[in-house]
Amino acid sequence: MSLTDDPGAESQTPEAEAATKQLVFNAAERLFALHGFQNVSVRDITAEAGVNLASVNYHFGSKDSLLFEIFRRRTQELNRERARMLHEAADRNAGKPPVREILTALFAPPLRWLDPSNDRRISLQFLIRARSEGTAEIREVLGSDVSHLKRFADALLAARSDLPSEEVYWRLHFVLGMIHQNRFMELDRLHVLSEGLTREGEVDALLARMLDFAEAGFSR
Amino acid sequence: MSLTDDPGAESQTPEAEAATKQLVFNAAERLFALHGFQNVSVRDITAEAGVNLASVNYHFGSKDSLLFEIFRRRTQELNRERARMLHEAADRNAGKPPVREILTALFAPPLRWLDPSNDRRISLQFLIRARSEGTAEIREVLGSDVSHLKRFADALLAARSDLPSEEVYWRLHFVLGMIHQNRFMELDRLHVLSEGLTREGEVDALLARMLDFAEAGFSR
DNA sequence: AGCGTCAATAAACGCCTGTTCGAATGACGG
DNA sequence: CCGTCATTCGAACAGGCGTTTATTGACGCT
Repeated sequence: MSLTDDPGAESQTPEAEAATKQLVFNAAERLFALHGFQNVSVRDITAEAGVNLASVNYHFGSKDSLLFEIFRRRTQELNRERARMLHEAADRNAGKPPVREILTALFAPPLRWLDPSNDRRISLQFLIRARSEGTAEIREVLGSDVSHLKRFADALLAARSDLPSEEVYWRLHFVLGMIHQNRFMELDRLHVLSEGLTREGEVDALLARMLDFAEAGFSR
Repeated sequence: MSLTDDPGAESQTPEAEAATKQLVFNAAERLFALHGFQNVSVRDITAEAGVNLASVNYHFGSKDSLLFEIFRRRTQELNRERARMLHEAADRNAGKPPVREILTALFAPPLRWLDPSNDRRISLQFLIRARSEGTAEIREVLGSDVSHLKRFADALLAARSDLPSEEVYWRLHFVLGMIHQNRFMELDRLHVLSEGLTREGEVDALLARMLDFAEAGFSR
């Protein structure tokens, strides 16, 4: 429900919604992404935003609701980008895109967010954190909202209709693991391990590498 | 340091170390695995263990130290199993095992722990949780202790000496993502998505699937 | 002009947290 | 049988937490 999107907020006066709410939203996303949900207090957030302590509860109801609202918005944005790319891939290929293009629609959006020049980097970091340490409500959404993933599963099933469908599901599962592995801590460890050989500077190069690996796993 | 292992504890009287300490250790591991570190209070632990509230601080110093001690022990056990399998693979192959055997040494131990008939299942769930929501101390260890991974990286570099080494590092990175994806929440989502087609009942079948996928990604 | 609504503020509330303290307990060795 | 020491115990502490309340200010509308 409530698919109407309002980039700023959801006031009746559509313009210039309370600047305080935006300040809280941004400060919370930043701090949650950097330090985790449980390690950031409402006082930390309001101090960072430069607003009153009660603002969180006034504008969002509770700290939990604030987290969920940020999560909901960012997840929606990411899913939309992916769905759009999958749709375009279908248009280009008479409704039946090859595996590589499906995987590109899955990989490219979060990788673009990961780009240091992108101010969405902090949003991706937030999403990763929320996914693993989120509240029960978030975990519930993640577990049940398969509708988004189902589109990709169906596309892959069509592209590899020669395989048993369970095999396709498992491979999709592995591929999703590759994405979530691109966390900042894990990337750091990789850089240490390779003694600086690997760099994440060029997102396009990383995307190509991931696609090569995943496509090889699928083409067999 | 302190590589001397004592299965029970580290008392001067080597036998029958305080049963309370073991009770706390087990209860804490269970609760941390099920609900996360921050969501479990010292009171929860001592209640579950049926011991006095002060036991945690008396035997472990602090709640943080308790977490770290559990993490240290389980990590050591897992790494040892992996190192042993890698060593055996090297023995079988004149010191230069093929990719698939290296990956087997990496995959098999945690998958065996995952088996429902294995009472180590809870330990694996604990490790997964600690990895993602652990304290700064744990994250520090994970990021800096590359010595364990280095053995696998070196083996892979030898097996695929025809590839640029950075390529090998990236592929190892992807492969590690496949492992960490095998979290319980993610598995649940997979089962929902496939409408029950996928089952995790047989660990050996899952291992074979993972090896097929990962080996394909490496063989190119 | 005055009313009503929404936003922001300072202060406080009650609860839960990890940790500490001093006393009590109990087993063991001399 | 007594003294010792590690362990257990009940109780309390100080601090941080999310949330609530009452009050004030600002703004648009009739």
